[in-house]
Amino acid sequence: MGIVRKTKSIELLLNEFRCSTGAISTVELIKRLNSKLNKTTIYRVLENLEDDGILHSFLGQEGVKWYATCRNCTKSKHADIHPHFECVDCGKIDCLKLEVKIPEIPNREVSSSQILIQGKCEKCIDLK
Amino acid sequence: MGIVRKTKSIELLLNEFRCSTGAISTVELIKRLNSKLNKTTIYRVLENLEDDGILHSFLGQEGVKWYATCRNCTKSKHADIHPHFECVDCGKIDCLKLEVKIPEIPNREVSSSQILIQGKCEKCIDLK
DNA sequence: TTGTTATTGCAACAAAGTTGCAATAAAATT
DNA sequence: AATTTTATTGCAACTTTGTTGCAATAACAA
Repeated sequence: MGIVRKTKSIELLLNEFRCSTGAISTVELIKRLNSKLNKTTIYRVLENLEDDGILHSFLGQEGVKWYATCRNCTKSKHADIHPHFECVDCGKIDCLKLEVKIPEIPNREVSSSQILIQGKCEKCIDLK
Repeated sequence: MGIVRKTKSIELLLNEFRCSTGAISTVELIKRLNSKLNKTTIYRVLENLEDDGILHSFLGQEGVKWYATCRNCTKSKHADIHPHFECVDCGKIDCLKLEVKIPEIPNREVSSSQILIQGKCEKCIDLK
């Protein structure tokens, strides 16, 4: 549906993404904003922000939803397709500025793709 | 933990994969075997079959777990890494015999990856 | 045939996410 | 500035997927 009115909830949520570089899970957002926003509101505002091309979402390895800011998307078109990197040690997920070429597939019409790469992030490599 | 004893539950589950080419979701298996097996048993047997390298699992777009037969895996090593294709029209998911090259990523140590490609399957392309 | 223990079914639970509805608050209208 | 309209919020109750503890059952070894 997208955003129509400027509200406190939207401000609070967008602020979480301003301070943060990587993606943030819904579970984490609910935990952080627990005292200020109801979880239903959080789910609904995130959906609106995604509809407007401000955030994009994807699933982490455990099946929970993560959100991150878009860079070149609009209300009509999500242009920002990229892989995500999940650290198996600390659990952090980042967007990768990287293009992964999906080859043509016989007898199939590809429209999109989700790529989740797992491994160790820089911080966790150093920690040994 | 893997499988130790040959039981009716294992036979029933493996049989579902024998008849089917693509992947099958846990939700679908629970529906199909509803009268014969308890859902707890289904979850546990699937886990054991995966531990033994007979099945592999991954998440579909909606976050539910899917299983498909492995081709070259053993108890000690899951060798069978490949993308999956999910039809946005009929919801079917198949394994793709296709290698997608994940490039080197600076400052990160890649250990695995999950690729889910979306689009229309052959049957659904023809249906228009 | 008996004993051991892996496997199963059941009930109760847990976590993520959704729905309906009344109360609240943006913002447009007067 | 006061009023009206309706988008947004919070709450409670619910749904769905998956998990846990435990007693009953069934492989299978002795």
